[in-house]
Amino acid sequence: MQLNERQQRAVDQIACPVLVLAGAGSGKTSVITEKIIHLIKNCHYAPDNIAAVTFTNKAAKEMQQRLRSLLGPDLGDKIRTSTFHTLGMAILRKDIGRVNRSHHFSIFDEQDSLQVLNDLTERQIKGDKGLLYELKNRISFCKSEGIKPKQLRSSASNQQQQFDAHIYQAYQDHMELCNALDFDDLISLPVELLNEHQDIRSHWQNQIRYLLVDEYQDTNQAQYQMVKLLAGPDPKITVVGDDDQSIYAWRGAKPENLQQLQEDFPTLEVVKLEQNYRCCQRVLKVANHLIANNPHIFEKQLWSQHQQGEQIRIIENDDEEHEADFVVADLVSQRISGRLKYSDFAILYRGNHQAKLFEKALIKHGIPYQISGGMSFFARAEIRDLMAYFRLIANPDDDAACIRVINVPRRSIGAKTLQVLAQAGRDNKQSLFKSCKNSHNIANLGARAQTAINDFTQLIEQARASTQFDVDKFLIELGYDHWLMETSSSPKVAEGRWNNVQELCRWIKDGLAQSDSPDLAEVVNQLLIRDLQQQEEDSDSVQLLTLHAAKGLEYSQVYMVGMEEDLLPHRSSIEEDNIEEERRLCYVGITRAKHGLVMTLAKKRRRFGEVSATEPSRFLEELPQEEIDWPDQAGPISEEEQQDKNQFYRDQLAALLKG
DNA sequence: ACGCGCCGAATTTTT
DNA sequence: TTCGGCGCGT
Repeated sequence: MQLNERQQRAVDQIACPVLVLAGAGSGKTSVITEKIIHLIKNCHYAPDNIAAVTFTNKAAKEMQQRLRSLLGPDLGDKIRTSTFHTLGMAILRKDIGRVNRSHHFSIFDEQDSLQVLNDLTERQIKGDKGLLYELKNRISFCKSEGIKPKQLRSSASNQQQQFDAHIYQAYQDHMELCNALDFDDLISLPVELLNEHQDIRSHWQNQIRYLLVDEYQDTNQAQYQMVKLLAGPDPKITVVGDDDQSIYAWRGAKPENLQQLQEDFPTLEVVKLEQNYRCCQRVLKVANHLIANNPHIFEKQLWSQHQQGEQIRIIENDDEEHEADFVVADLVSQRISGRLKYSDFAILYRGNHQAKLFEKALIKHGIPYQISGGMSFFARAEIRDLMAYFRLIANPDDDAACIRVINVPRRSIGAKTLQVLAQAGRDNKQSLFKSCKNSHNIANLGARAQTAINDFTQLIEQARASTQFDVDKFLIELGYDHWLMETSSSPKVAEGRWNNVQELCRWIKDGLAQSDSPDLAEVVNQLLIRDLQQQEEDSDSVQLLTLHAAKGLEYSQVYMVGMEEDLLPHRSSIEEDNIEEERRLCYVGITRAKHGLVMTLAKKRRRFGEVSATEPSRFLEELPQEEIDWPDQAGPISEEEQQDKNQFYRDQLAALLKG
């Protein structure tokens, strides 16, 4: 791999902490992998003393594969490439006892956490998704900052903080009772352990002698603390980030952490990577011009040796349906004239709901597409159901799991019975499942309910008792296939769901077979913080994704759709005066394009069923007008012309698809 | 306990 | 427009 001068500098400098400011497409992954190779080959680092931390499993996996192919499996696989959460779990595993949990703990995902908060709150907040989410964010923030419920209570300066402290405490108590951790805990608890225990700290500092961190602009406070604690007194670290691609601040990411590095590590050397290897000149110029409207801590100017490229097109359509028709028609013609594959095209949008129309248009013309984002594998009802069963079998105190599955498939255990059980649980400070086991001691339970509960507990206990958990046998006992048929709208849908179930079971079986001591809890937790991606990647299909999901990816031809005020920038960001992050989002979208970039908008659009006029995104005016082709369509066009245009797209498509 | 129907709300989401 | 949550009726 031939590195440029700056990249080489970032690789070679190991005497002091290094911050690599890596612009879009500047080859940061190469820097990380080459640096690891340099550390091993030239600096005598043992591979298992090097850790590369990323945010996504996908990125971690990619890096692992790259190292494997560069160093060979025997060296490459020894390097710890993980996400913050995986690393957190590794740190917790040994010392889980010190954080009031036991070995078979469960991980609660966001929905589980929200459900817990919902159960802990009263009317007004109860049931209000938005408010619950805000509450959860505030608790997350506390965890990130290392603030405990008691500290929050004593420092509370207003009523909301007092309220938060109360809920926070109840939430933590409940999590402890359930022997559960949330995603935040997987970072904040390791930080606490590293911070407070000299033995743990030195163990990990000794274990990880060189630390590399990717996407640093996305770290939150807790993750930064983790980096600092692992780096230790003689920091051997390289972090890579780009403040212009910080698009997760709304989720607690602190791009200021980039700046903070300079203060915390006075010897820090900053290396800027400004040569872009991805985009053609025009795309880059447009991107630079746009992002220049944002304030910068570190100035940088991306440049490219690639060819000029074509002008960036901006296409105004009459409404969102025309927009979709246009994009599909244009895409098809570009594919043929440019001899491109479907997978060279991406359609990027701000919100998932925008995908629908494009999906419809693509289906209409039989064009293969793949939609990423939206419903993740783990968000699917059938997967959540089964994961809940597995969690409950591994950890009977997992109330969230218990609530989810106690009446799925139907066992006639309804709200009333559940309420009685929950009350018994609170009275005795025990989990729901324990209450179920002791149901004969609970008054107010009818005979029918008793029987139903007994059947349920027996099912779970039986699975628990077996020395080797047999997934297939369990599914049959459960009758989950029948349940899917009953509850799905069509046999087709049921089949799809059943396939998902099969997929999950394969992973569970694999996990159980792989580990030397089969442990269901371990396998389930690993799965939850990994991510099953179904193997559909090789098919040649148009990619539909949100701007957020597009970060880190690149496509030959990019369509950025819905370039309108209230969509991009999104309305709520306008209201909260948070335009800069939206501008970065736009910047991320533009810099995904290698050659062609088309931005589209609709002059009117249905919002909540109402048709209303739209306004072009302010970002369009921030682009260098000489580089863009923006046909000025004067005034609204008539119904007739609209029909003509529609017909035109149809004809064009029909001709192209035939040829 | 369950199912239907009405009403109200609708960014982004690495783990 | 579509989806999900809640409440009422069976």
